[in-house]
Amino acid sequence: MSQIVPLPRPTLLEKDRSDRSAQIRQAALKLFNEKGFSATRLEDVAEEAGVSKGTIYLYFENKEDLFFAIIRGVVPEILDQREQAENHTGSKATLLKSLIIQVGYKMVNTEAGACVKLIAAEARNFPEIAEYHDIHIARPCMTMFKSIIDEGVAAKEFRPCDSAALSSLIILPLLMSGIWKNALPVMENMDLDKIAAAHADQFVRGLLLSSDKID
Amino acid sequence: MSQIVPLPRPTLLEKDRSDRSAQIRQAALKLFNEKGFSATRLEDVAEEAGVSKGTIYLYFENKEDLFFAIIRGVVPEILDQREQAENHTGSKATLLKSLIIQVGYKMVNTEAGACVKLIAAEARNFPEIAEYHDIHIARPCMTMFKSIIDEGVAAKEFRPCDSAALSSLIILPLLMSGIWKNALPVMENMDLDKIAAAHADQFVRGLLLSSDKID
DNA sequence: ACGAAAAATGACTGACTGGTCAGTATCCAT
DNA sequence: ATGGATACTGACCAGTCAGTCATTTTTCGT
Repeated sequence: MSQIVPLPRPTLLEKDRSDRSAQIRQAALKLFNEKGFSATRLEDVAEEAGVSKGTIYLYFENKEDLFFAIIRGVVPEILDQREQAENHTGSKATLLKSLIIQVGYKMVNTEAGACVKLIAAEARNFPEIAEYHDIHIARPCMTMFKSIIDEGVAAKEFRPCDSAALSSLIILPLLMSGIWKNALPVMENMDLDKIAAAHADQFVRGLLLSSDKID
Repeated sequence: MSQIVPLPRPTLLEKDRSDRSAQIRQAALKLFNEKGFSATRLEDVAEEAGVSKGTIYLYFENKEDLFFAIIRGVVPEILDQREQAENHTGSKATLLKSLIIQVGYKMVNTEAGACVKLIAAEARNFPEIAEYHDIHIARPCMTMFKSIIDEGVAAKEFRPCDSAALSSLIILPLLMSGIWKNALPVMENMDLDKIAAAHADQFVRGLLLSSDKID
């Protein structure tokens, strides 16, 4: 006799509940990335997250607050190679290549790319986002790369150069890869990691002193 | 007697029409760029253009059609250096530097940057835009740079390389400059033309055969 | 100077959606 | 077991906006 089994879902429920916030943020990021912030209906976010619309408002003030929470949640992930950079002992060229490939990987294979796309699209609507990006993402990242270049120049490993401009030039193509990946379905096929690797190689070539170069 | 004259189409009328259309497209691009496609009210576009909302519908089917018209209107501007590339006779390095600086200039100082930002933001909502971008913007541009690199390699001016990846790497930072310029008010101050110049220099350095390099 | 056609207007409508909240379900300490 | 506390729900409301169209204004050939 198959009785009515007493619904075995306690642990699952518990787990579900514990990360409602993350669940909602993840669903929202997915849809914001697909449709854009403004065109995304909170009801769709709720459905994607498997909750009801009202629940969203238990965890976030409003749509805008949810957006900010998403951005804030991704920053640590973007910036977590800084200490690695500080502890590195080998040549600056090796360090640079390694960091470029890592950042490139994150832009293309994690939520980071979607976030960059959203920041670019919405920064003008939400100055708070623009400021947050400037202070917590752009400047630290730029500073990290600029220091490495400056140290490489000081060590006569790199040619003298405009390290500020060049540190921008390290990041710009990586950011754009991340945006493109999330913007154009065509890009799914394209091997963006290969582009990051080519970037690392090509960029360091342009930076090394001629005498050191080996083709 | 006056027969049915085949309407000699008053030229002034034609001009007015095209003026209105351009007027509306320009206003719309400004607001789409500031607020995003979805968050922009057509009534605000009308006000910005100095017409009434109904007038927009005399020149465009609907909001989406207006968006497409904007994109189509900017493409010729983006691509107009192709013939220049074909007619060039000097070294490929010179040509490449010149083109990078020109494209960079356009991305930062014309509507091109705003269009790229919009394409990136909306391509997923409007596959037609994604396809148009792919066929009329991305591929031609990539092809142009790839040919130059390939020819430079064939002429033993450049090192052997993955010319497909590198041609992407030429454009990506330029596109990102254009987006950033239009996304972040902070960027107004930053000298993005200088970055394009640094890019031209740095990129060609990475491409030249070691033996040719002069620091 | 006239009047018909073209161009432009803006009030209106119907569909949509961010946000609310009264009510329901679930949990857990006792 | 109980019931107060906590989590969740979804119908509803109030505001918004793309798109329409009857009406007014402008244009221009005669």
